[in-house]
Amino acid sequence: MTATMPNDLLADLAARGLIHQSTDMGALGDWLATPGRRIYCGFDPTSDSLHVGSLLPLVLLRRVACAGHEPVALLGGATGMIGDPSGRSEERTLLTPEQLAANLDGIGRQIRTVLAAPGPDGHVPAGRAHVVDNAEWMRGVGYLAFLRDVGKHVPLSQMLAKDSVQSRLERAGGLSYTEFSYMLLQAWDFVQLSDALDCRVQFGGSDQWGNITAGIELGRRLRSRELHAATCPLLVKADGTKMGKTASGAIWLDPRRTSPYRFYQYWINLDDADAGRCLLRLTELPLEEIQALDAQRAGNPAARDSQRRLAEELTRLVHGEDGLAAARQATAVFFGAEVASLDAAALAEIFADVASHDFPRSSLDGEGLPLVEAFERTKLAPSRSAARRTIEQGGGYVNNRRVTDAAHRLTAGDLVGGSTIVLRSGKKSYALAWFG
RNA sequence: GGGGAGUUUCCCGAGCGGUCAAAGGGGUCAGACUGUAAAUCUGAUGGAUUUUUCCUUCGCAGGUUCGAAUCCUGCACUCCCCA
Repeated sequence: MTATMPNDLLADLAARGLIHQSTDMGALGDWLATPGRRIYCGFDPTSDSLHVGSLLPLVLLRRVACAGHEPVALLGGATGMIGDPSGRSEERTLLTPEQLAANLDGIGRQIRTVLAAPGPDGHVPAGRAHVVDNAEWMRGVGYLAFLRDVGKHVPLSQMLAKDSVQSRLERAGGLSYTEFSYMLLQAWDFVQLSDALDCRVQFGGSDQWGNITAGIELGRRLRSRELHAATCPLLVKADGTKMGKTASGAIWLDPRRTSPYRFYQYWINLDDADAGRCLLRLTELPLEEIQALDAQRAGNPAARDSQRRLAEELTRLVHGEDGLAAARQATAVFFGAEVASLDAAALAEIFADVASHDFPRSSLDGEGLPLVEAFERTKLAPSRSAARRTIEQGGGYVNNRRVTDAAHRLTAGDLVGGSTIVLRSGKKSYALAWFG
C-alpha cells in the first residue's frame, strides 16, 4: 500500500504547487472523500510519443491512483481529428487517419506503461487505471444529432468568450469553424465520462481551463450534474522557456526517439533553479525528502543530489529499472569509464545515439589503420590535419584512453566486444568504428 | 542618368608587389580549472605530409611583372551621394 490516504490528494497537490485554478475546492474535497472516485485527464494524439511536457499530467493521474482513486486517461481519437486550438497561435494541420491511429497506439502504450509502473516506494499505485478513447462515443454520432443534442445547449457568447478563441481571433490567421468547435467535443467528453464512469472531475493543464469549464457548464445544463475540475500550472523553466526543449529537439518518452541515456542526462543537466520545482511536481517523492534535497542543494549545489535523484526517479518511471541501469552505465562510459571489458550488446546499447562508420576488417592488419584516418572517416574530425591537432593537444582517445601520438595506428588489439573501437574527441564527442 | 566606395580565409575586419595561408576580434575545436554549470586562462584554427615541402584560397575572367590579395583592363554584385 502507498502511504498516501484518499483525503490527502488535494492537500498533496496544493503542497506541490500543482493547483492553478479549480472549481469549488470544498465541494471537490467532499466528493473526493470517498475512495475510488474517477478523475480524468485528456491526452492529445498529436504525435506517436509523448514528450517531457506531458509528464506532468501523466504523473498527476498517478497521484490520483496513489490516493486511492481511479485515474481515467482519455485519448483523443475523435478530438485528434479536429485539433485543439488552446495555446496554439495558428491553425493546426489535420492528421491523416493513419497518423492518428499510429499516434493513439503509441501514446496509449506509454500511458498504460507509466500508470502501471511502480513508484518510489516500489509499489504500483493503488487505484485502477482506465484508458479510454473518445472515438468510442463520437464515432457514430451524426452532425445533425450533435448539433441538436449538444450544440443547442452551448451559448455562442460563452464560446466566444474563451481565451483560446479570443487570442486566435485577434491574430491574422484567425481560426476555422472546425477548431472553434473543438470545445464542444471536449465538453461532451466530460458529460459522457460522467455518464459512463461516474467520472465527475477533470484535471488538466491551465491552458485547458476554457475547454474544461465548457464541459462543466454542459453537464449542468444537460444532466443537472455538478462536475468539478482543477488545472495545474504549466511547467516552465526559471528562464521562462518550455520544459523538455533542447537545442537538439524535444525530449521524448519513446526510447527510439530519445534514448534513456539522453533522457537521464536531460534531468542531470537541469539548472539548479528548476530542480526543486521538478522534484515537487514530477516525482512522487515524499515532501520531507524533497525538502531535504532542497537543503542539500542550497548548501552544496556542486553535489547535485537533486538533479541526480530527479533523473533517477523519472528515468525509472518512464524506462523502467532496465532503462535506468542502461542510462547509468552509458553515463559512466561517457564520462570516461573503462570501456575495454564491455561486450557487443552493451556497446550497442550505450552508443545507440552515437555515429559510427564501417571499416573493412583487413584495415587493422599489418601496420594497422592510422588513428587520424579513423577520426576523419568517423567525422570526429573534419580533416586529418584537424584530427592530428586534437590528438597532439591531448584531445584524442581510443577506448577512453588518451592517445597523444598523432602517428598512432589502430590494430586488432584495440577491438572491444569483438568488432568495435570506441573513438572519442575531447570530453564528450564519441564515434564508433565498426570492423565487420 | 551622373559621381563615389566596396567585394579578403566560418563571420567581422586589417592587409607596403615579394619575408602572406594572409594582423586583430568573434565563432569553433582542444587543454587547464570546475558542479557533466557559468566565468576565466592556454593552445589551435585551408588541405596533404609533418623533417623538408607541396597544393588550393583573397568577387569572376584576362593582362603587366622574375614574382600580385596588393598594379592594369573588362564583367558581375553591394553600398552611398546627386538627379
